[in-house]
Amino acid sequence: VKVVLPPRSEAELLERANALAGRSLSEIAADFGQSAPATLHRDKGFVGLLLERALGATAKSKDMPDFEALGIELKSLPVDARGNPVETTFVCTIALLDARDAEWERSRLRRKLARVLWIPVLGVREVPVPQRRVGSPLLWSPSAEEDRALRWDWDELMGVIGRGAVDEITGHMGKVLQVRPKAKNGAARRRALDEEGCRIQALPRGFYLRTTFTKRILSEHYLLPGA
DNA sequence: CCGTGATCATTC
DNA sequence: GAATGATCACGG
Repeated sequence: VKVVLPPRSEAELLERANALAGRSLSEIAADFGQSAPATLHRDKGFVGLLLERALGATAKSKDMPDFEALGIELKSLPVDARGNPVETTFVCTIALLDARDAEWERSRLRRKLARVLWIPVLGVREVPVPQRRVGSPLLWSPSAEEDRALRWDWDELMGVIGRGAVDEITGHMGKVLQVRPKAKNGAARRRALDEEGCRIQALPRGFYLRTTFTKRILSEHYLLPGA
C-alpha cells in the first residue's frame, strides 16, 4: 500500500496532481488498498479525503492549510461532463461569537482561499463513483478583483452576524459567497449573540463559494473541454 | 464540542 | 434544472 509523504515544493505537488489527472477514483483508491464506494450517500467526503491521501496532505481536520509547509489548501471540485461545477464549495465554518471583531485581512475565509489547489473531479450521479475521473489541477490565488468580490460579501454577511442577526441570513445573500448551515443536522446549536448582545443558540453556519464563482475560476485559467 | 472532508434532497 | 437548506462521516 502506497504512502505519500508531504510534497516539499509547489512543483512537486503539481507534478503529483498532474499524475492523477485522467485516472479514475477506483484506480487511485486501489493504490491505497481502498475501494471507492458505490455511492457517496454515506461517504460525502470520500473524494476529498482520497485526494488528500494521494497528494500527501498533512493538516487533516486541523484549522490549517492541507499542505502546511506550502500554505496550500486542497479543494476537490465536482464538475459535470463539460467541466462546470455542480456543487457549491465549502470553505470554512464561522465563529459566530467573534463576528463583531473579525477583520477581513486576517479572516479565516481569506486565509483559506489565499492559495488553493483545485482538482476537478467528475461529480454527476449517473456515473458510478469508482468510474469517475480526475481532471487537471489548478493552483489558484484570488485576483485583486476576486478578492474584492469576496470581501464585499464577507463584510456584508459578517456584518449581519456581528449585529446579532445570524438567523436572518439565508442562502440568497451574497454574490460570490453564501452562508449556509454546516451542522450535524437541523437540531445542532452553537453559541451566538442576538441583537441585544444576549447569548442565544444558533444553527452552525459556514461560508460556501457559489458555483458561478468557481466556474469563473476554472474558465479563466483553462478552456473547458467541449465548452 | 468544533473542526475537517463534502453531497443529498427538497424546494424554487 | 439550479439553488437552498439539511445532512453524513470522521479526527482531536
